[in-house]
Amino acid sequence: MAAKNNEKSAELTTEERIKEAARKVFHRKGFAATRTRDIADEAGINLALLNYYFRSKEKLFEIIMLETLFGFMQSLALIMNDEKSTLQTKVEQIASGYIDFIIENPNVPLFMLSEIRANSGGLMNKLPIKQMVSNSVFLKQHRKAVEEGKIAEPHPLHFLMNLLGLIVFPFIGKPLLQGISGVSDHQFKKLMMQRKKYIPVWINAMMKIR
Amino acid sequence: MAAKNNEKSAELTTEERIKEAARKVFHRKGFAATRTRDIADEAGINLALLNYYFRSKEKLFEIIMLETLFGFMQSLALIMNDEKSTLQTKVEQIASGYIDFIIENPNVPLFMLSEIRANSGGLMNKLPIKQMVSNSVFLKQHRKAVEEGKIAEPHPLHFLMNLLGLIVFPFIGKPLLQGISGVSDHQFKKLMMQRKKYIPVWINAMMKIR
DNA sequence: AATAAAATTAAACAAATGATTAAAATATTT
DNA sequence: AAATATTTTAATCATTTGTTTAATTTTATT
Repeated sequence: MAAKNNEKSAELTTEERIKEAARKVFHRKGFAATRTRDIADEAGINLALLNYYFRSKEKLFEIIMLETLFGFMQSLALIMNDEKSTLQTKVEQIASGYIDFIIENPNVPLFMLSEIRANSGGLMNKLPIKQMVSNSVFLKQHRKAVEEGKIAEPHPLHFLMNLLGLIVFPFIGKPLLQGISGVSDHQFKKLMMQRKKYIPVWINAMMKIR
Repeated sequence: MAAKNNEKSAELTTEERIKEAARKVFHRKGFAATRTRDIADEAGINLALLNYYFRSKEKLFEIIMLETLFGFMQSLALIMNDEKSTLQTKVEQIASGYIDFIIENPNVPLFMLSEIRANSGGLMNKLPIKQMVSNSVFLKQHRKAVEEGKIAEPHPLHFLMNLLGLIVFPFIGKPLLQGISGVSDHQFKKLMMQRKKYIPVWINAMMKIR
């Protein structure tokens, strides 16, 4: 009966506390390695309350997964559909915004990618992601830049893979990269902050945006 | 002690069959989601034989994990320590070699990165990876290129993160990227083959190698 | 062929784990 | 205050899962 975050959790309902705990544990360990007892302990509630409020581990997971995926894609969509900003500015905003976001939520990228693979597409179809991107201002601007000869490689997926790869991979590969290089957590974060400015420059240079 | 080894090189011993099955299932589902019964079924053997030959799920996993990690790093090390090839050539060989490897072993990258995170460094210290890279010809050549002003960004970790990110991320993010773009498996592979040639060019452009 | 050793199998065990139940505590309504 | 509804708890259930055991079959040795 040890109460954990009394200040923080005093404001939350039991249902919300379970959800926050579930988000934390699922993000860190993934679905398969997470025990319902881990979530109950993290939330400081009786195990039975998890099923009382959410019926099952699966149902609770699906809520967390959809919210995580939606949050991740929505912030991308908001930037991508700004009519006023240039393609160049969008790249800057995506790099800066996602690096900040991942520093705050370091487990989200690997969690998302692992669980999407495990559910192999079943989850992807619950959100209208394809339309969201295929109708985006970002894509129109990319297409126009290609037509005007400002971008060398025509396929927009290369553009997106390069941008997301440069942003996300260092975080996903952090333990490996630290094992290779021996940089500290502090040094690593410093390098990531550098990349907020570097990545748009790099993308410019490699995709030949003029 | 004469007669046991009837040369049946096409066939595998029971022990080898279990290891191959374990590799397959662990790579696809990860440690936590893998059931020992999955491995036994995949290998077509009785469940008890798994413990007869390998003592426990953990021991078997550790063997697979170390072999996977070692194989992945060794192919990198071989290229990186070639005294004769230029930095440029090394980038080409790494991009081409790893893209081919991952096309053949599509589950290995996410498996490695997930399990390294789960074991948080415990596994990384079992292999002398740091020395392997820090003493590499690759790093010496990178340092020299920076001194001669041929590479703009001095930190070699940025170079490595960019190179690996451009190579590996598209595979790790494949389900997400396909969900976004709707490209088929065949189209996706075609794009990956393109990247074998593109990535060295991109790296040149972004890192300003001259 | 007889015997010993090794490999394989079916069955079962013990711990872990997701879920449920019935009672107790708390809050809300009458 | 009494009655009712809601929330929480302790205990337990049923299944899954890693592992072991004891018996059986196959292989190797004498």
